[in-house]
Amino acid sequence: MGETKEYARAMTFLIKIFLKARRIILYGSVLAVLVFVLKWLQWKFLIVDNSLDIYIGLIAIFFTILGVWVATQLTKPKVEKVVVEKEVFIPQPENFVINQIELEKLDLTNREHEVLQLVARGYSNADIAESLFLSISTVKTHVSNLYVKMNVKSRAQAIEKAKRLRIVE
Amino acid sequence: MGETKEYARAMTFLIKIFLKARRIILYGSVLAVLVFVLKWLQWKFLIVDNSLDIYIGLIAIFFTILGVWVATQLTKPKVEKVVVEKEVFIPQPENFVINQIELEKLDLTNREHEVLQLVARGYSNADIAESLFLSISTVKTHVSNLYVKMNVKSRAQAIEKAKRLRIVE
DNA sequence: GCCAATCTCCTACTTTAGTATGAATTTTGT
DNA sequence: ACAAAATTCATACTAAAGTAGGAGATTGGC
Repeated sequence: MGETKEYARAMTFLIKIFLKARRIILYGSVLAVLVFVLKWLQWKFLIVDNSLDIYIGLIAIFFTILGVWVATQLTKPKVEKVVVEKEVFIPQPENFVINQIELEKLDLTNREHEVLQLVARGYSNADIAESLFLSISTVKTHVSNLYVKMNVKSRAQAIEKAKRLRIVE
Repeated sequence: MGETKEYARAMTFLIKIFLKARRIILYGSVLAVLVFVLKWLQWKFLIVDNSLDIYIGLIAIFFTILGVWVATQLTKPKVEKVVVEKEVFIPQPENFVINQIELEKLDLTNREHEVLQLVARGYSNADIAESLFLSISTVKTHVSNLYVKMNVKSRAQAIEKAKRLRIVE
């Protein structure tokens, strides 16, 4: 293990933190400026007596707006799915039974079979990673391993064989 | 058109408006309560001298949070249409026959269908090129074109859909 | 004849897929 | 408890798939 590698890792780590913190630093700065403005406003309003309520009101309104703004900046846009149904014919899934014999012959692990099911549904590695809460690396590992066990060389071959052997729906 | 129907429409309309306004009424009530709380806090804090800054600070923090909350409540979700294929079960013929109806719907050319068959057998582009005496470029063109017609984004999806629609063996 | 569709092929990319290797954890069977 | 198997993740590649755009032949039908 070179020290250079360790150093590079540390730097990468720091940069990541900085990037994450960048927005926070920005907000912090903005807030700092606001404190001065408010202090000035406070002084100005307090000259006129009994205007504290107005001052408080302005503060409240302003910070509410600030809050709204911060929220819109921070929250990812909500996505509402509108389901549009589209009729598609599919063949008898009611009779479908997994060919356990062929499946056991292949000696796949649970996870590998699980991944294979998604592969056979046309999922990309990224899709599978998201579905199973895995990293793409892990998905690739599983996929690669099941190719060896299935004796195929590509996704397409795996799908074809899996469907032919009836080891996936 | 019956009058009952008209009446029902009017009611539906009113209910909708009430439902929309309900949230606003709720927020209004909450704000009203807050005003009292703040007034009380203001009075309490002003007994101790020089604690105005703390008071202002609390107001600021509170209303920022309020703003964030309001924003999350108010932001309308972006609408995204997701086409979901509704499975319709059809009687399965014993021996395989190509679903000519679905095939024609896709409007594939002869060559595209021919290429699709090989894709569905797990052939790589190079394999297909060799089988049909084409260049890989041509195969890629056909494959790419049939993806558009089939409304899929990858080989795996094409295979899955082609098998499901029974437009390939 | 000619137009439109089809079929063919190309270059130049970008994006995914797939391989090899190593390694840290967690599960599991005995 | 301990070893083997399984699961997870990473880096660093190479290979294949996929996209975009253009362009020259061929062909069937009006």
